[in-house]
Amino acid sequence: MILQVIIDEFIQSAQPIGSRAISKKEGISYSPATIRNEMADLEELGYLEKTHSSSGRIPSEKGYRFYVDHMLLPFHLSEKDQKLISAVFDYEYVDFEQVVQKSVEVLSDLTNYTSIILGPEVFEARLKQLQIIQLSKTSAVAILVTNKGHVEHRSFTIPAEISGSDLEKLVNILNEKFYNIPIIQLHSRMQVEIGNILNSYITNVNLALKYLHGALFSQQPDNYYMSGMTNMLLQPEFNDVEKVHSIYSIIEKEDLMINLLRATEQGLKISIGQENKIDEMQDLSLIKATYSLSGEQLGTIALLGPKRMDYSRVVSLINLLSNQMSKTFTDW
Amino acid sequence: MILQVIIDEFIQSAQPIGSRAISKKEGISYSPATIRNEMADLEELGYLEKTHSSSGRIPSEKGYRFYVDHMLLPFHLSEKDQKLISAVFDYEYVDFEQVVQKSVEVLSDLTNYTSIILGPEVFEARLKQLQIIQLSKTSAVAILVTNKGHVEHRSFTIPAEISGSDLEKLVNILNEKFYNIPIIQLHSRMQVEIGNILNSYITNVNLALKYLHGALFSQQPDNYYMSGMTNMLLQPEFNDVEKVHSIYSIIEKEDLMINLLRATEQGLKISIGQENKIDEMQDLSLIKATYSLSGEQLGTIALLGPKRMDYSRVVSLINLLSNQMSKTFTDW
DNA sequence: ATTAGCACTCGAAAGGGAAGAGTGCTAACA
DNA sequence: TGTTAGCACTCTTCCCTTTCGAGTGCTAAT
Repeated sequence: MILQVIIDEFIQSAQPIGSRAISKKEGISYSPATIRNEMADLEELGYLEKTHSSSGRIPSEKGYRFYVDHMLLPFHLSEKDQKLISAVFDYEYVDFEQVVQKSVEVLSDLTNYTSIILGPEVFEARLKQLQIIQLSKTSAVAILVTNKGHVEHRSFTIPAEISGSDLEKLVNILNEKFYNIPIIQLHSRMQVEIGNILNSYITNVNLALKYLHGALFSQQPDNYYMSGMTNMLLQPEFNDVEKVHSIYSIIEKEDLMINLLRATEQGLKISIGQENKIDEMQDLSLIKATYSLSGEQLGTIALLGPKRMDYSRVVSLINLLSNQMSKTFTDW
Repeated sequence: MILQVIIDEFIQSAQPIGSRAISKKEGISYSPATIRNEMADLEELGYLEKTHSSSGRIPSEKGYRFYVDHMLLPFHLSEKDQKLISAVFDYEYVDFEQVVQKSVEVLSDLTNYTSIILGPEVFEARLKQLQIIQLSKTSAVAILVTNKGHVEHRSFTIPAEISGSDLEKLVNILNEKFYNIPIIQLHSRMQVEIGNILNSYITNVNLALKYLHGALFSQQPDNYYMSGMTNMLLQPEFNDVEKVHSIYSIIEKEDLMINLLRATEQGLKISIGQENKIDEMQDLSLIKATYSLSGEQLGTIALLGPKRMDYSRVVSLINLLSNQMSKTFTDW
């Protein structure tokens, strides 16, 4: 009970909590002295910490861990919160990316933390159509459309050795052969399966394939969105520019963040402070939840904030949001 | 001479400059007392300021203005800087967006300021091809390709009243009629010119047009890139979280920034502090330069930093970069 | 098991020099 | 008339001390 009060209070105030304050809390009918004894025990067990020898207590990481594992009460979201979330899905057009972007924005707005989302993994989608549109004698744009409506595109120069009509033929054959195969297999199968077939139609097959491949796959697909980075500045624990800088330098490393979010089993996961394994994230908590299409995992939505997060509210929000995303995508 | 020394020194150190320090400078052969007299005059004329009654001097905005207007020496860029810039254009593929993105990154890396770029204005480009690819009975993706290789795409739901074949017909007619017209005219001409023609082919013309239009134009084209926001944190003038927050809240307002950059005549423009008209930018300077294709203005590249910017180096960098961009685009 | 009482600790805030960088002004000098 | 030495004065920064109060741990009593 005391641990719960301390964590709840600390989440609100960001200040160490003293025995007297706890004894005044509703539902607590012990004197400060009793509470001090219990607090000393909780500290010995590792659930609490002091900022200095005569300060009140703050939760340790172990304390937070216990809190999120055993003391998380279901939080009743306000009407307003619920409305703002459902507004995300109130859309005229079927557009995955739009929903993904709106989701990440609403999550950071509602929590005042930084929110990150990993969009549908393009390579898991299947090939719907491949196209090359020639812009001039030497340049063209390649467009790849997946069955999930994702579009990747890329301009490139046409090398002199390859004629426009050859590229066109190549594209036609690829479309015919590879319709509906997973994009992720496109690369390897392009090389193995159709090299021979093409030889008869096209001069310089390998070069053409190489170019097409470069045009289609050389770029990171942009399915990574972030929102509310500046929200961090409002948190009292980051009132020091040094800290802000070290945190921002981590958040800006897109690859690192993608890895952090990608490696996730289905469901919701909370990582507190050092559990994140990254030095610069020692003072941060990361909450991530997956969303899916017909049960098949599509991506991850995550929230990054101080360890002193409003866990129960945040968990409710992120759960509602990820469920709604899954539902909407599946409906579509 | 004294004004120049003060500004040069202040750009380096961010500290008020005293008379003694100036007298020790090479090329100055006057005693501190003489320099104090001159500094008092410069202050009366409005070119210098004091932070408190017995402090050294710092440049005023009028001082900076005079400096950039009359005292900017051509800066010799280091080999390394030049190499890093030319590396941006050393590309296998013709890809405007790629170059634009690389440019904004290199500029913020080289300067440690925040860099923003406005990509080619999509609406000024011409229609190359319009396409609708149906994903399922009720959803499709519309793709618009311009003569400059820009691709806009958007998923949408097909309303029950419109058949897939009608949409296809519509697209065919649009492609035929409007090939090579400026995108910016597409909207109005779609309504006016072909409503009648289509009536005979398609039921429900207006609804179909409305949907197509929504699919193509409802989204802001993303030709806005920013890089190096966190660089601001390294500047000593922003060691206060309050300031950082107010500045970030401005930079994050994309529309506002686009407006700031869009309204630019050809060439390079420097706006110092209050000249920016925006409260939150009082302590910032904005340097913007246009780049073009065959003399036709394409976009703007800009740099945002403290008023105490290394103007001569930065101006050289941004000039070199924007010229290279223009040259590369024109070559392509 | 709980509590009152009390000595003790520590941080935050306020106050007070001392040091030092810099100024403006005056008077002297070339 | 332009330049400079000298000097009193101003203001910031740094450091030390004091005071205040919130909070603790421990002991003894209930």
